[in-house]
Amino acid sequence: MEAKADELLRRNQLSVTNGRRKILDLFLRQEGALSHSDIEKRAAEKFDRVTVYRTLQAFLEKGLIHTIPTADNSIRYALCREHCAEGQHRDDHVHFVCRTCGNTVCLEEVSIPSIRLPRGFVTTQVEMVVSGTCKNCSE
Amino acid sequence: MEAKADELLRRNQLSVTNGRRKILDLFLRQEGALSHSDIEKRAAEKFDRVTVYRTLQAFLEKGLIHTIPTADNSIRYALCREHCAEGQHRDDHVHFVCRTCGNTVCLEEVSIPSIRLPRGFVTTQVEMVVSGTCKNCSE
DNA sequence: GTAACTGCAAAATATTTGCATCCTT
DNA sequence: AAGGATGCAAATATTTTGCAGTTAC
Repeated sequence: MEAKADELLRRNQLSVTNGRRKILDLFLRQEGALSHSDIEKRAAEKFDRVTVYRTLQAFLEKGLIHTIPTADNSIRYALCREHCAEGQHRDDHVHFVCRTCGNTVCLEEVSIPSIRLPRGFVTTQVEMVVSGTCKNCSE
Repeated sequence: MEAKADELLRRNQLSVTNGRRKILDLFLRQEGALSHSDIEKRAAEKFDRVTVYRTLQAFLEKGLIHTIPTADNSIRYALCREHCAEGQHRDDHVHFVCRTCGNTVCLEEVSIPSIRLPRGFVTTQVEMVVSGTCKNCSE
């Protein structure tokens, strides 16, 4: 299903190269978040570390992916949904990081409750990350 | 006001050394969170980089401070409130990252709403990070 | 053909570890 | 005095930069 990746790249004005296609494809198959090292390990081909950095950077700039703040401060990247645009994320669901298997998944069905901030604070983006034990590991 | 720092150190079974006192004092004076480099730059004295690492590590282990997950690479540390104990954080408040001034603050008065996860997921910790424009920058 | 992407080497940063010395209790 | 904390040196790990060769359009 690399066709989907190609289309996404084109739609975001990124030239379609093998590395970008394979890395984006990994995100598309994943339904979850990936760390830099996940990508190095799991991509269909071995890419230079630097290429991974630059690819992620390009995806971030175009708003194709976004970073997820996790309690252990390891940076994870996740695909943006369709309605994310450059610099404007509406990533309204909760992310879950499993402390056993290390996977990060998007809980699309759990939406982030809205909160009231003190006067003067303006909200651009809200991230909610739950850590614990995931469905597969809690059995 | 290093007396307060000394007391906090003692209460947490940490020996009172000059470095710990000065670094903890910085946290006490500070409204908001500090990164490693903030500490190196702003501490009353120059401490070895390694000492700062080890001091933060010790504070973390004793539950004196906690880390704040941020979407960018930078790990930030903030003082825990009184009711945080070793290994047991009641870190139930929202964190706010200002995109204008770059400061990170704890919104102690805004608590994280509880959410229901799908069957099989076990929650250990919940983090909620809001980014946007802070009170000082929105005027 | 041109501009952009890639990989390699290397530089710059960040973090961890070992050890001898100094400080706190 | 004893154990722990500190600073320095050095080992690792991570991220960035420069450049020449290659690829996309």
